[in-house]
Amino acid sequence: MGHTHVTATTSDEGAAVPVTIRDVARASGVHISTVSRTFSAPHLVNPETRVRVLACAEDLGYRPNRAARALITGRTHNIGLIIADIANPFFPPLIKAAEGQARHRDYHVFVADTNEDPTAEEELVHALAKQVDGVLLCSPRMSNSLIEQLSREVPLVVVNRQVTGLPCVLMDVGQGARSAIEHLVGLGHRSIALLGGPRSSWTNREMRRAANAAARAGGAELTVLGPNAPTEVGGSAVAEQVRRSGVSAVLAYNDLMAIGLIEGLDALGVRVPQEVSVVGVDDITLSRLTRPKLTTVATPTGAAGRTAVDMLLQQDIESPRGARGSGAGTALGVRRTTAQVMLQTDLVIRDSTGPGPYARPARPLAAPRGPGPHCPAGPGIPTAATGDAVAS
Amino acid sequence: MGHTHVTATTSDEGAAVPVTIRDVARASGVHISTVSRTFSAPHLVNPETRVRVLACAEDLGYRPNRAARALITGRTHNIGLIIADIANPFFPPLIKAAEGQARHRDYHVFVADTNEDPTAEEELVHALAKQVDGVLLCSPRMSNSLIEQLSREVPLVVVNRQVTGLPCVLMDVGQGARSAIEHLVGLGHRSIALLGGPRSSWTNREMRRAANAAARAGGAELTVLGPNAPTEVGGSAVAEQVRRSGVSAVLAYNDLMAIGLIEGLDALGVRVPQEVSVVGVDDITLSRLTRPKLTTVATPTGAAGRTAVDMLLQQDIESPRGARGSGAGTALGVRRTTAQVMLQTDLVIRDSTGPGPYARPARPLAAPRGPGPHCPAGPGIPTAATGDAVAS
DNA sequence: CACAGCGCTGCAAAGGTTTGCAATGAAGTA
DNA sequence: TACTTCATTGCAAACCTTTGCAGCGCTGTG
Repeated sequence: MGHTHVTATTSDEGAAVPVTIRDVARASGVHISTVSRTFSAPHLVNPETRVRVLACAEDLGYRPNRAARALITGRTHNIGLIIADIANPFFPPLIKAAEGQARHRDYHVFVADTNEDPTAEEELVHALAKQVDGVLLCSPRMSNSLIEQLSREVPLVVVNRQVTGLPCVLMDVGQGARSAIEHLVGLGHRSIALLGGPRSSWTNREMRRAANAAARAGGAELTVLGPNAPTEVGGSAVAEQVRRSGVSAVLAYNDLMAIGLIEGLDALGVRVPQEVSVVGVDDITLSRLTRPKLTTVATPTGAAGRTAVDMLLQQDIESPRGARGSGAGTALGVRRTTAQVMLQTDLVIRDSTGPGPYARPARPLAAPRGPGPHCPAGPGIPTAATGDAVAS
Repeated sequence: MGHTHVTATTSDEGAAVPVTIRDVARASGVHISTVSRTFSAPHLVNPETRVRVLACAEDLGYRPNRAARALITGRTHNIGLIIADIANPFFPPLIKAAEGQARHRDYHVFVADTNEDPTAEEELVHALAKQVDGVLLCSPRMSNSLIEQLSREVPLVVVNRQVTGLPCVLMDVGQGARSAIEHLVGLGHRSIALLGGPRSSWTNREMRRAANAAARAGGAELTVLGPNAPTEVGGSAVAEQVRRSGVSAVLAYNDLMAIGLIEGLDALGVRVPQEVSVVGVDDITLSRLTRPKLTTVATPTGAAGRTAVDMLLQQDIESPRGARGSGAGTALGVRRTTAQVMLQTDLVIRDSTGPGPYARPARPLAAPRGPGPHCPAGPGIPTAATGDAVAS
């Protein structure tokens, strides 16, 4: 095993000496309840006492034990984030945004990766339920009915999936797919393929529906290929099939697949965009770095993460869970208002799409080229919209 | 704000009715302690009773409250993961591996993103300290002394940084840099630039040291440019500087910078690898997808994540924190064994490096081409090595 | 028969915090 | 002066679970 090199040393090390509210109370000569109030209801304690207590706390390095607090308040100040696949570059910006927003509201985030496995999703919701005040379910793969059922166990906000009766954050991929198809039709493509993603994906169905309608409206023929794994490999695997199908343009379920497809086509000697145009979805960073640069439908992932967190906290605040007085059936039948937010998507035109067989020769390019109506994660969408959305 | 569309509905919804150990006890006609034992020490309870209790628990949908358990056992079964930047594609595989390994050991993971901000790092360690059994500090930007200090508050494992007296998981970027330089020298490059990363990065110093030594040994001249932001932008920003410097090859701090640099050079009309060779570090997925495909030093990120989790748990198990009998200064001066693990890196030769000005004409390519000694995240390194390492 | 040992179970304390209620003292009002 | 009000603080229960100890009924041994 020449792979690793290990060195070991032993050292004296002070184990963590946990300092509790009691220590602070003793040090500042007050009762523990006063210390508690100093932190959680400062207006109830004499300013003089307060500063003394705070000084002692600072001095001893006291930090309230959130677990103990959670035990009695019923609120953990944690939220769970369940993700289909962290390694899919679509998700990190979402996680980052959610984590930031949560921290901003004094919440921490549990992250769990399900490897696109619906069973893991369910288990994780259960496992997290008691440790968090709510869960963000991102691009879930399980059934709607199961989601509804789980939502009775712990407050849920669903991202990238529409579940009636539950708060959802959606990206308007329908509109995105329509724009993409219109763009392709405008370029003179009449035979277009849609590379489908996972079967249980809401996004997938939505895109298919919208793409079909847009193609019909534009007088183009749409072939659906799939379902496929939403990865680069999934994309390159269908390259051969795409070539045989004879289409001149492809709309892929996401950027990863689009990039994989371009790779695959390249290996077959098919040039993009000269022979086949390719459009992706997501506008991951990567899509600006490949060659050709990818034309894609930009989804506001950061905004989605922030919005989802806000919706969860909003929902949570109006109905504090369990806690005191939980005799028999406490708060059955709470009337809860659920909002569903749809975030806009934007077509970003880059270099992977070009004129098709039916392009009008006069104007070689039917749509604006280059930077174009380019607005990836523009500043218009995020928090302002979020506020509006949740308020309604 | 035309960006979003919101719909709202109200619905009756059962709020989570928390079912506790007491409910199970009542339902199955035993004392709560028996229920507790059914879960945490099954061998102490009569098989008959056990099945009855389990049936009732299942029936009521009981799940032990980990927060309450943590309160008394002193172990939360959570670990914290502090990351410089989730959006940096280097980290997701590490997070994924760590999360998987943790879950495999019945632990959950708190993820926090610091945005490369040392202050945030410190705050987060404090905030997480009481909620987790230990923290993984990945590529920290704070000072060694602060890390040592924090390690007295909560068990720490450091990834990508060497701190004496603390368990560390390191990747041998020194060896990687050496291989890269040797590769370039072998190709006939004699004037090489090193694109530095963040100043406070251990990896950065290590690379610099090794690259300098290797260049000297190979009779090449090494120019250090930086520090730079470890991002694509950081890379493209120095393209002009690289061109002016007249070097024929560049070793970048990481793949992101390398890719950015290639972009930047391309914009200046400098072709890679014909005019300048570029080598990255990390072997992120992206590096296989750009054109030209990136020659890079592959780092075993998955293995690092798993190893770090194992080391943390190992360390934790041998010294259960605080809990019962925490009178005065309990366990001061615990003798702890700390291991430092160094994981091997591998040079992956792809298409971004080519012959330099001093290439020997006879053999146009001094090093093997194409797939070559390609072994990214190969199966040799991970868990087996991990076991060995921690055992020592 | 006395007693030890065993398998199983109940009892109650402990863990750190919050919070309703009561007690204290002082100031304000009639 | 007697009474009310208010600000401040202490008391103790409660949250849910784990765990050392003791008790129970039984069997086996001396």
